[in-house]
Amino acid sequence: MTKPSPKISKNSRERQAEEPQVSQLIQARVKKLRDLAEAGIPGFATGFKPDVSAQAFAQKFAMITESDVSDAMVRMAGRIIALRIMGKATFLRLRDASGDVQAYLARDTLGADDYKLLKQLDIGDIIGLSGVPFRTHTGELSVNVKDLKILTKALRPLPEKWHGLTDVETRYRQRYVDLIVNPKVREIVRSRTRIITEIRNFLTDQGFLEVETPMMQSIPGGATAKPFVTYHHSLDRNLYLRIAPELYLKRLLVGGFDKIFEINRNFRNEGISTQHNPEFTMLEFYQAYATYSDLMAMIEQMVSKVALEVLGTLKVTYDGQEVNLTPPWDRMTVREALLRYADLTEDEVDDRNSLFIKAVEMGLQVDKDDPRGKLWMAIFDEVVENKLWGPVFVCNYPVEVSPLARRNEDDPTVTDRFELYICGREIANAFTELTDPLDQRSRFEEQVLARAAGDEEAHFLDEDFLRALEFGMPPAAGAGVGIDRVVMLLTDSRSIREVILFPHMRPEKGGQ
RNA sequence: GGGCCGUUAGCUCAACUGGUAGAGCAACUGACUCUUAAUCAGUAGGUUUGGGGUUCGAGCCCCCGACGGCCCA
Repeated sequence: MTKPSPKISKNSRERQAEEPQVSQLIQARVKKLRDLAEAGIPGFATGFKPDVSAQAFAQKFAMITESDVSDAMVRMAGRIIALRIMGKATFLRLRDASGDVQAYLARDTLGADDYKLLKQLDIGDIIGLSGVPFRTHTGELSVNVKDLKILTKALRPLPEKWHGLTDVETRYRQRYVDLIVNPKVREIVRSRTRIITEIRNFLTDQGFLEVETPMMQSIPGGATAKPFVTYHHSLDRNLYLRIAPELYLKRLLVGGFDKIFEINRNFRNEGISTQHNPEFTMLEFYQAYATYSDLMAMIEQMVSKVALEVLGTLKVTYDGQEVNLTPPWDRMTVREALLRYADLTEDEVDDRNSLFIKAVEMGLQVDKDDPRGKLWMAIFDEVVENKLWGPVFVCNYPVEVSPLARRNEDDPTVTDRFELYICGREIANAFTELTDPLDQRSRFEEQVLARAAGDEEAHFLDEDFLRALEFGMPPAAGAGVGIDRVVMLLTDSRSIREVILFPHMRPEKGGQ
């Protein structure tokens, strides 16, 4: 590959000229790189194999005392995050993927030549070292370094050691720096992965098969949302990034799979906020011969099990308030929730005109032709949602806002659908699936009318999906669980951007 | 989409009523063989987010834009 040349290319020199303040700090490090090269030492090495992590080192040698002289050689590698040079002795703090370790370098142990190398070291460099464990006078387990190798010279300085990097904009834009200096961020990443792994295990253990369905779709469906449009050149047609996998997963039910799930990204062309990223991760699972009641029990089990596995407790603190995830969770209908939280009487909640007047009084954007179900949900979103702190399944959503859900057998104006709310946020959405292709067609047609009337979020009519239903889909229930929301809940994160490694940002100035 | 707030050295922050832009850390030079925000002495580092305006004079006041945060829809 490229030889370890200390020379900066013309381009980088020009670029640095545009950033004079950076260049001064960078150039000091480039000079060290050049000095190293002149001494025959590459600034970007390869081939060093550590044999113990910082965490394993701490466990393995926990019993070492100050008077012990160990001859157990260890090889460790990591990034220098603190450097204290005191003449002929030096302490540095090394950070690897597992944690931190302190290293001690004495001229007499390391040799005068190697000790001189220290002059060329900076905070941020990645080094490899070999040495023996010992305990310092102040009691800290450390490595007494016998041999030192620079693995990667860092050309940019890390943020200040005391306050670190706190500017949220820089943290998200330069997540790599955030990850280096803010251990909490790494923890959230690990928690996220564990949560997803636990969910996957839970479903797999119950006989669910993980599948992948198209993320680029000709007809976006399965949710009420505005899609992103992209373009396929050789097909000369628009494609949409999926807003949900639902219609494809149901095709698989038609095809004969009876327990399936998918964990993957959905894309919705909506505003960006602390609660919304344009791409977000969703679990959807479908089970034949199940009803939405079965899924309530299942989600209750799944989320509480994941919380227990990842946090070790079912009492979660979110935003300073406790929420207890111990099953069983509350269940109430949308109508009951409105009566309880929205200051409506029984007569008002059942009367479209009263609801409309209420909604207008609240300053909600409602249309005078909106059906009762739409008004219900407008009021629900406004005043009920954020009051639902404890885990609660809100059931029986109006048919007008549930074009893919099966009608309730006792009350055909609502569907066998629920949403799960925890800490005032929607976590999951599930329903007994509509299997009747004729009913499904008429629901789609209503959506097409809404779209023609200007509703950009209304569903498209998917003729192939209807054809699939006409072949017969087994009775089934399906659920969508917002993975980012679950991770936020279990990591006490108030912004979705904290749980997404690279959240969407507008281009920074001077960016492409 | 609307309102409010913010953007000053690589990082974290100061700068009174409009009057020469500062500090700590990081960097550089030197001292120092058990430090842990190491210490001590010295040096250097700025298009104050961009553009325009008012003014003898603008980091500060006014206008427009960029990006971010919070709240609202």
